[in-house]
Amino acid sequence: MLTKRQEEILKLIVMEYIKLAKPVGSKLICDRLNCSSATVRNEMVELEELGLLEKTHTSSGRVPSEKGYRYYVDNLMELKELNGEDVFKLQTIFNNSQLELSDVLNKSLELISDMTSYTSIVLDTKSHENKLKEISVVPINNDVVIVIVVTDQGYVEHKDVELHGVSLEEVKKTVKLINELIIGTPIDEVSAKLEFEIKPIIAKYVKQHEVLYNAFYDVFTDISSKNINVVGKNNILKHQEFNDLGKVKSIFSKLDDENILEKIDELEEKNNQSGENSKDIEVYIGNENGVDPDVTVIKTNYKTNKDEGTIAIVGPKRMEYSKVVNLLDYIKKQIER
Amino acid sequence: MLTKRQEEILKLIVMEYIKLAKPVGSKLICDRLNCSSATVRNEMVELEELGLLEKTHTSSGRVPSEKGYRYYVDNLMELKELNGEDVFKLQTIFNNSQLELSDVLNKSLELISDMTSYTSIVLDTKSHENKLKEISVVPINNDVVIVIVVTDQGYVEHKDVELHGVSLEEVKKTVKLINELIIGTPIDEVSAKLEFEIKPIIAKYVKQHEVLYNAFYDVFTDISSKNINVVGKNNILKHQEFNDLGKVKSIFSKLDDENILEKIDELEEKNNQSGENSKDIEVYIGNENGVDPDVTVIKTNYKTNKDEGTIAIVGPKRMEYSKVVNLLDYIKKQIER
DNA sequence: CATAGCACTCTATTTTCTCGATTGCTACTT
DNA sequence: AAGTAGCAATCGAGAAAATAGAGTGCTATG
Repeated sequence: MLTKRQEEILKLIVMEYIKLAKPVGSKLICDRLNCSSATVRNEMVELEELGLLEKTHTSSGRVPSEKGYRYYVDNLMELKELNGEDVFKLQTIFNNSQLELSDVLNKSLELISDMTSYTSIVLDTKSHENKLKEISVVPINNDVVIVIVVTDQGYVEHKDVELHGVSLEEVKKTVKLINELIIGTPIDEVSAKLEFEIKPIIAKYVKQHEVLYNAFYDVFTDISSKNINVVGKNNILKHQEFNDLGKVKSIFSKLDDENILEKIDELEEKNNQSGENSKDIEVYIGNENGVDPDVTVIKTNYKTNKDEGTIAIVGPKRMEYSKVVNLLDYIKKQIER
Repeated sequence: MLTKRQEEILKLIVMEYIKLAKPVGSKLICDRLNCSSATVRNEMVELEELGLLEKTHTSSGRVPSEKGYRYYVDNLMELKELNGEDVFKLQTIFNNSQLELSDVLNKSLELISDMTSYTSIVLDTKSHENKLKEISVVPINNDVVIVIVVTDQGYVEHKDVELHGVSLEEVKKTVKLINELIIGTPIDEVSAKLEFEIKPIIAKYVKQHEVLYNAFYDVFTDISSKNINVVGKNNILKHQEFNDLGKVKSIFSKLDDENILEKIDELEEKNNQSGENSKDIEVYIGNENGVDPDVTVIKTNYKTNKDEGTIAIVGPKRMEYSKVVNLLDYIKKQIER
């Protein structure tokens, strides 16, 4: 258990290091607290023994360890009010009813990347609440038709289908069948239903049913697929912990790798501190996230009728935790409204 | 006018520098030609006086100047056959009839970025050949309908429209009117036609015509809008001329700036050499492109019934000119097929 | 328990030194 | 005149040495 003063010192060191990115010496701390540098140094030694602080070398100031950041996030961090200007900018996006949800997400995360200098990630999936509303077909020429699928939540997906000799009549017949049989089916059940209920039927009525079946199958797969977007990648370059080209390359390649992004999506907080700060915003510091030991990932899930997914912010471990948590919380609430 | 030998030397220096990125000394050249280093040095002095070569400092080998690269590209460069493996990979993309043109473009440029380690850019616009084929409306609930527009070349665009009290009946009436009056109109004339022919008419028949008019106007604007995609940005990091973080930042920000990409689109070759290499592939070296004095932009335009646009490759001035020109030429031909 | 003082450690930066590559020039050869 | 060999001069890149400064740990003292 830490004493009040030790917590105070740890907090100051973390905040100072976040601000200036330089190891924090005892002098700076003792200016703020009312005690001498020697006293602070003694406390520092203890915090270091507890594994909360580290030294970069024998005689330099202290830097928070991963455990130190964790302690700060769980116990010491204060969530300040959001900057009014920032809220205003975000609000204008959320109030713009012209935009689709995915645009709102992208735009607001662009803004957040700007405001924070970190990188944002959205993983968006059409919610299971989406049910098939309507399927229609527009013939383009003798060989090609376009299949358009609409869900009851307003998603539209379309695909060119080459007929390869199937007559337009047969296509229309198939569409009519599908419309009759699976309208109202939740999108994540469509594939199965198509396979086991529709396929046998159209096989009877339609000659070249394979071609058509595949085409429709593709459209439905597309509509329930995930959508990944990474915003503000260049911000990586702004942080001095990444001022090494090798490091930058490595992080960039990770941010481009869909597997890693899936991994972020699947991260789950083990040590679920149910402190006052726990607003379903999860923080993964360094090795806690499987992405890169030098970054922190802060993420949250959202869910509406139309979509569900994850938004995450990636930055250096020396991150403005409080600001990011606040922003994510704000966005989550706005989206879910 | 350069002598045969001077051309030979210039060509060797350019090729060697492209390969190794180190200033080329006289020794290396005289190994390949049958003459002494002193002779080569004398020639080098002359090439330098002509502005085709430069020195990085008083006593280092030579580096091609911008003018030197230009001379190489215009007069000396040999276009070798494309690597069979590369062609094969590209071909599998072009042969995949499942893909839409924009996907084909993106995928093939991804491949090219991989193969070359440069950055690719596509600027794609729906061709003026697109004519309106069909407009339909799907009601989602009492307040929202989705407007779907299809062109005769198979483009689909859609948009949510909030009704704000307009009755579904009126929407349908409007759609019917539009369908009757402007089907077959080229997309770039739709806006005007909507304004001057449709608006007056629906104003008579429909009460809240402003809302509807704006909604349709938006959809049509979207369908004729440009589409920019930058692929393989990270490749910038691979080239040692950009191993400086400041430089990287600067180039990244330029590649993110739509204005600059438009500028690339609008670049036009002044000194249109109609040499044998002129295949409508344009090369802009350093200051010739308005983007960045340290890069070269190689670009070409394409045009099909469905789309038209520009593809460009951006890399260091020390670029594999021959390879890139060949690849662009190949892609252009494939697309236009 | 807190503090002042001091020798010590280590980094970061600057300065100096050395090595090697390459040049330009001059004098010589063909 | 064109080509070549030889040589001093130049400069950069990298290693080694020198310096300054910030911060520590420890000890003795209030």
